Amino acid sequence: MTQWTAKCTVTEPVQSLLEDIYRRLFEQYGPQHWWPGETPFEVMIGAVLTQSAAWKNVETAITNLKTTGLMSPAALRGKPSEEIAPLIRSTVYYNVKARKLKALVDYIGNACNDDLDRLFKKDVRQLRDELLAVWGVGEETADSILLYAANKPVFVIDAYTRRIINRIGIQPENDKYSAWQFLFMNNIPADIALFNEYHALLVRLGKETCRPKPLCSSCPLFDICLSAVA
DNA sequence: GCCCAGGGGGCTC
DNA sequence: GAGCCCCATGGG
Repeated sequence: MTQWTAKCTVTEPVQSLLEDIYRRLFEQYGPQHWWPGETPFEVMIGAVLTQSAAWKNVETAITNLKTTGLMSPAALRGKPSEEIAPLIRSTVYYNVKARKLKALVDYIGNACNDDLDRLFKKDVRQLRDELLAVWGVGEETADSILLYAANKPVFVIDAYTRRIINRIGIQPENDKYSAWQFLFMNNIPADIALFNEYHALLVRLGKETCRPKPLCSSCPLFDICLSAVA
């Protein structure tokens, strides 16, 4: 069950660090204009397809779905996954992802009769739990849908976020997704635009320079990482 | 040519 | 519930 109850930890240093990181990343990279989907439904499809895949390859798959007239819940429900898989081949694990897309559009049909506006009016915790119950939708994918398709103030955690935050010396209570998410949601203002941009900037940094090792001197967070190591 | 990337499901213990 | 493997490909 999704809960975001505050635990009231005293976290002023974490708050200012998270604020500093955001400021530096925004100054370095500027607005990222996420999520690059034309409609909420397209964002949902992209959220599944981008699992372990570069966005460039997701775009190819989305274009294929559009040109074959499959960018709608009803159209995808009408096709067997064997026919969807070749169209999304560029996104890795395409057979599995074709089944995931089918599960997602089945859910959309059952939950709101394909009316996403209606779906997104649901209580955010309820909606999150429903999304998590869909086969192929885990926490990161559910939260990406909530933030970037449904415009809910939910912070998205991914591998880049964990690596970057670990490296600057901030530790969540434990290594579970919920603890990571709580770290952000308890220490930065619950602002949809901020959550959107912050996650996008962390991904940008992660893809661009932040490798498992060593520290990168051109990174806008280099001196914070150095302090953390010291 | 090799190894890593990295969400999510599923299985084992 | 922790630890491992699988999905399958692109990129360094």
